[in-house]
Amino acid sequence: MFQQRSNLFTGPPRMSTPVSVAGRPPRWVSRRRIFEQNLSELHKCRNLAHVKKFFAQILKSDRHLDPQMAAKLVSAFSLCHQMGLAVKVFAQFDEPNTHLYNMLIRAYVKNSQASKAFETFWRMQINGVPADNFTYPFLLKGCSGESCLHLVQMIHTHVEKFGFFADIFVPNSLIDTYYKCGQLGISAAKKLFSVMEERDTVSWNTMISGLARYGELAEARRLFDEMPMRDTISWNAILDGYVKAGDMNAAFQLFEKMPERNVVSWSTMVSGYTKVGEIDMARMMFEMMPVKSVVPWTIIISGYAQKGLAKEAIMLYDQMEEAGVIIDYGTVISILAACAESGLLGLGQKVCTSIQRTGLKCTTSVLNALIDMYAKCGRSDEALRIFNRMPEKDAVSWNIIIHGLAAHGYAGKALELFDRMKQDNFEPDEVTFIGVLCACTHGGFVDRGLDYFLEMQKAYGIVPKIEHYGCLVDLLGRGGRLKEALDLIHSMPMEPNAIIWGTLLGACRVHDDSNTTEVLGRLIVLDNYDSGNFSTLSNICSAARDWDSAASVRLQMRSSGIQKPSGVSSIDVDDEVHEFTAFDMSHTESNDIYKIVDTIRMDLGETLLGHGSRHQ
DNA sequence: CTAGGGTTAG
Repeated sequence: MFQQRSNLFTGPPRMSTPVSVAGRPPRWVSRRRIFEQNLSELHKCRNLAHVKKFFAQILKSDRHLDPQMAAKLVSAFSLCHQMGLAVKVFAQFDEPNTHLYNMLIRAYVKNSQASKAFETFWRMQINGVPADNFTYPFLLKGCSGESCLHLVQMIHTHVEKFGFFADIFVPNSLIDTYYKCGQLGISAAKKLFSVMEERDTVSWNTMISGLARYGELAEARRLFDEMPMRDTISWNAILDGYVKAGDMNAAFQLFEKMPERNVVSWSTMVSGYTKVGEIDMARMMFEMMPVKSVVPWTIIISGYAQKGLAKEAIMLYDQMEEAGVIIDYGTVISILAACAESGLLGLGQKVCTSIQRTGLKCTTSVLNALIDMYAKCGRSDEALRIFNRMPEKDAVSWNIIIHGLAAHGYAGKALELFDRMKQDNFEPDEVTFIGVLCACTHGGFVDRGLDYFLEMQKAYGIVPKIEHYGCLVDLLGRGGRLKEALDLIHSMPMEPNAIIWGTLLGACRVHDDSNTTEVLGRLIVLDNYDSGNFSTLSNICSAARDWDSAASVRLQMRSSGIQKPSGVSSIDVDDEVHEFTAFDMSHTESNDIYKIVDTIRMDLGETLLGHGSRHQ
């Protein structure tokens, strides 16, 4: 089963002979000394050129057969994402020792190949090489998600059997990993913590942040109050809990009480205020920060961008660059996502330029974020250009481009790409089909959409989620097949939510189907308190001149305390965002704007009624 | 081994 060991670098192993330095000029000797000094740091070296240079030297002196040296090489190669080379170094050994196995396991995990890490672990077991207290934390780093729970439990059993709980790192990383395994991991984490004989600050902090992440704030707070020694991490963990729960008042109170605050504490507050929409408070916190890193800059810029406040976002972005802050993956992905959401093409292009200027590595994720930004900002051409040229697409790339094209009316092109995706052997997933159904909706291909919905289940075994039913309701609804849409809602295996009803309501409004509206009117008041739906419903009633019903819906809204914020449309012209509400006359150029809107309406009317091109 | 920002979805 195991690969034949081969000596790929130097031919058959030779006896190691120390390189003599005698008789060399002093300069060489000193270089040699520097080489040896740097060699001791080799396992931390992230520069591939340097690592290769060292590697050449090591090969020359046959020291790659020294397990200690080989372990360093494996580690260095993994940092440079050269798993092929790391494996080759490892494969030089007939009987790798525990340390070498550990380094390979860690290498796989760091390069997101957790399954290979576990394969290595099994191989270690079969070959009778004992694991040690380092092996388990490395393996655990590769576990996350519900599917990993059984693996973590298996590791837990191993650890118990071989008595590695003595090293506090082991139970600590077990607790941490249990929390990464979803709801089911929580009780396991609690149980382990309760039986631990010794706990250090990390153990307590891991528990607190885990509980806070899952919203068990009271429990987290109890541990926080109970723990013997609190450090800044403990305070930050509980602070993060309040922020995640959206309770900025509690967060602020705690923040004020903190004995010391670091960049993370301040950033957590900035991010919290951003998330609850209090961008001015976020800005104040940001300005008050004594030290800023790239993270808070990213948070505040993304915050403005998300709100569509292009001018402020761009000003801050320029300030950040002037301050010499170096952008990283997080910055790029976070800001581009915000630009995509709000349609801020200007800022998105700035980020694109910065990527090129700083030479930030264009990973698939970075390119995906760029493509999504261009597509959502209406630049399908640029999105497609990058997509076509990207060296390694993943399923997400395909999903983004398909949905991007679909949402902007290029239904045919989107479906064409869906076919190409399958030809290129990418397995469509549940997100892909959202884009595909969206394409059918926008292209008016109702029956074809229904076929895809079946294909999704039959050919790919995807169980439709409520989002898919939402697409389907939209597809049928916009296609005027309201009865089928309503039947679909009734036959869904899950409870319809406000989004589903809203979609159908929207269709009723367009197609003026008062029968369905009646059914909906009854259903919607039962259990879906969505302000948008109430207001659509009342609009439908008004449009049907059923003033009594319209009034009763409005009344019901008021009595249930629902307020509908007015809908706005916005347009970004030279990074100035212009907002419009219905019957809005506040814009300085309102008259001209409405004239153009009327022209467009007439053009649309002609097209919809099939009068053909007016150039005929 | 623990703390802040991280791409796709009506």
